Amino acid sequence: MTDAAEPTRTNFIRQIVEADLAAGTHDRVVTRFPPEPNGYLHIGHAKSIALNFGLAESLGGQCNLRFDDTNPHKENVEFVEAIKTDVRWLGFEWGGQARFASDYFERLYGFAVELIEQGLAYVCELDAEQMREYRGTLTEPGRPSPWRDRPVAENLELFARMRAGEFPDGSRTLRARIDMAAPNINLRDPVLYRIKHGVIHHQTGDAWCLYPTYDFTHPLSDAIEGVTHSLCTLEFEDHRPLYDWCVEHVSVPSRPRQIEFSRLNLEYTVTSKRKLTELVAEGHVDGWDDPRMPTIAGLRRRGYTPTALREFCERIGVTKSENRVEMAMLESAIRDDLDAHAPRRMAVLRPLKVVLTNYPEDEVLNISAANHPKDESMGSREIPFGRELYIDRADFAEVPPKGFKRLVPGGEVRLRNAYVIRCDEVVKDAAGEVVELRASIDPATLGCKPEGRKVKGVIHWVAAAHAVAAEVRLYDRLFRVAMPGAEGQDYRNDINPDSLEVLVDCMLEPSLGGAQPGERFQFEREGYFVVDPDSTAQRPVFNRTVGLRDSWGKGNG
RNA sequence: UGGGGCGUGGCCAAGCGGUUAAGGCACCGGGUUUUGAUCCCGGCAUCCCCAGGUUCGAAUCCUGGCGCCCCAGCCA
Repeated sequence: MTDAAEPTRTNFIRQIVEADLAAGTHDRVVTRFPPEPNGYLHIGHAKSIALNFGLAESLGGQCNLRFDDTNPHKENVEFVEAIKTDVRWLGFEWGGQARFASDYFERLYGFAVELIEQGLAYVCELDAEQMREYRGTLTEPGRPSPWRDRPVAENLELFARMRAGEFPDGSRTLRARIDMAAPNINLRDPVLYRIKHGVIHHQTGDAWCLYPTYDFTHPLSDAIEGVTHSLCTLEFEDHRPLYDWCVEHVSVPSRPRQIEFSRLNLEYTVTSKRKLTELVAEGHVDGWDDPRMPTIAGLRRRGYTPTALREFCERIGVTKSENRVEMAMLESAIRDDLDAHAPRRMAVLRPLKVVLTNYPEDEVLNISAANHPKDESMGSREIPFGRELYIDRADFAEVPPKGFKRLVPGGEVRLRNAYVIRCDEVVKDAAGEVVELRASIDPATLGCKPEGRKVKGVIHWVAAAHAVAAEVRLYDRLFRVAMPGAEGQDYRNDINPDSLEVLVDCMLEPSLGGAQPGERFQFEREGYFVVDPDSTAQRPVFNRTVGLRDSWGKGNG
């Protein structure tokens, strides 16, 4: 993980902020993370959270959590609470209470009145289609709305009546009066307020039938909160002139500065709220926290740690370039954290019974095994050893591929933490399938190297009499192509049908019996696993977070 | 074809007129190892989208191309 001696990795935004601080433009940095509560947070939000909160934290400033709740149709409190949970889980604290853009609706309304009074906003009666026609195209200028030059007094009266609920949805809007011929379409008299009757807003209830748009709400909310640097993604770059326009023409207490960075694109996943919502709604996954989802909740259930996610965000950096980050980046971050912190355990995923013919029937040997190979402070636990064991089917081969160093007929292998054994006999059923192995131990090899030969293979095992049966869920990428939905196809066609494999008869070493949901372990030679909340006292359920790096399994078995 | 951005190795990304063009991920060797893990050592861009130009000197400045992304919601 990040070495304390190593300087904080920087990026162009941090450089701008530090320069502003150094120049005295601001004496304290204030940022904000502004999610719309219309879905769960995903890995892309984690990048923004890490940037906004991380920047404020490291520079002694403040980062506000502000819900951008201007479109009550799609928002709800479940999402508000889930978002708070996720931000906290990532390890960040926001300044004061969580805020809502809706906290400012009254002030925002007042600012709109200010614009009207200056002749900078007007009530327009064009409907949506007409407005589109009047807006022009990318290459042709728009035409002024017939309502553009209404007298101030009339606009004031109409706007008040809009608020009073006198007009139906869609019949009027309040528009900024900027420039219908602007090459930047966002400046062609954008809508500031629209009418929405009959929606119960999760914060303001039925107090309003008038809702401000993002373009109006965002800059003014930033200014109200004294945000110094308002960080957003590249698609808002075109909106910056409008952002600045709003702040300049209204009696707001500060002048925030918007800076844009590129959003994260992670291979083999989708990170668009629309698509994630569909995956959940259409049942392609089990919910927002399905371990295959790139949501924070999904990654948490998958076994990712806040540390790994934050480290990942540090590693990918913050720039304005289009990017497509490889999964390997994310996986490397979680492996680094878990390698250092996850206690080791033995778990047999696909059991094959082994009977040790020269080991006493009811003798149980308790072997002490270190919980971590290079961190003694993690202690040790006892593992029972007996005559009957389970090993993984993949660790035995009747006809081994070249280079195989596990168990083969007549061959020897080291049982991790225990003896070296030799496979003496292969027992098959009527169908010819291997059902059991009969083997013998070399009693002189417990904690010692065998004499006169070297045994290169080491495999894990579990004593049959003491094994804890469990379910293990192996997850793979949700999509089978790096860019789902590329080339205009439906991203749903790229869903990987084998993204989940459930193993129902796994055998775990007994110390895993009482593991609690959320606990993480390394199953030696397999990977990192976390206890799923679906676990019961009788039957634990583990999710594979990520496998171990495997330089053998790549081209072989 | 209007406007706004971006273009450094397979991926991410430093670089801010003088560096042998950081670092991470991935990959390829080699060593240690009772996890084919970890760890350690080594390799991996004579070149920075292309072409001109300025300069003693350019990935960094200028000009012209080319490529890619975003914008015509009363979404954010």
